[in-house]
Amino acid sequence: MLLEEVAMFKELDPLLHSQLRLAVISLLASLEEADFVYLREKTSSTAGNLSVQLEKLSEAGYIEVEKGYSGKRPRTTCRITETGRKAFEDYVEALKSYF
Amino acid sequence: MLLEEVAMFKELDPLLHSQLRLAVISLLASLEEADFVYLREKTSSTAGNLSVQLEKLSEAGYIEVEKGYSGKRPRTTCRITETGRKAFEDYVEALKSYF
DNA sequence: TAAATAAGTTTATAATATAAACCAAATATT
DNA sequence: AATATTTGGTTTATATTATAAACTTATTTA
Repeated sequence: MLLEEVAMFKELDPLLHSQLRLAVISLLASLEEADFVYLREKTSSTAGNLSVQLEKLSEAGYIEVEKGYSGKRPRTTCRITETGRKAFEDYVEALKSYF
Repeated sequence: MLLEEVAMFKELDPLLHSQLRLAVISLLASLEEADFVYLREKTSSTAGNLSVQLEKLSEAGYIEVEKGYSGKRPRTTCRITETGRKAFEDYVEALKSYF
């Protein structure tokens, strides 16, 4: 029984290996809560793109999305979950194997 | 004339924001020279995928690819260019804006 | 009341990543 | 010697992604 070589580079979670999703998670990791408009502004993304990516993060259980109102206007609020936080930490750790 | 807000997150060079291409550049950044088979093994990639990604890095001028022989067998040798090294450094720097 | 704005969602498209299939030459097997 | 296998790749096909354009619905503003 030989020693298998340990993989040199760690897998990069494809859900986080996306510029916009990574930016979103990065923001939520330090803010704990942010709404759609704030995220759109800080990430300089289009609403369409952001909407799609939030949906993916939400499906993966990395964030929670709450659709409510601020006065009469719709307001979508996002929070990172523990799963999401862990995934973010793992992603950062995995990246280190590339440097 | 107002102060424009500085973009919070830096752009991630799409050429390097790819697991396999990043692994290749990472290897070449520290090795200065590596052949196809070595890269395939260290990155645990398929030959087809590697071939495509080497071609992209080469087209971008990030690496130089030399096709020769080792005895009678084909041997493809790769080296990082200064452009490639700079791009890698910039990529790492840009990533920091996400952490 | 019409036009513009806000806050998103849905849909279309182009680019990507990836593996499967293929190829030519060298080596090993019978 | 003929055939099969391995080596070192390339080309092609496919499924997934990332992204913006187009659309929707409600709310202000003129």
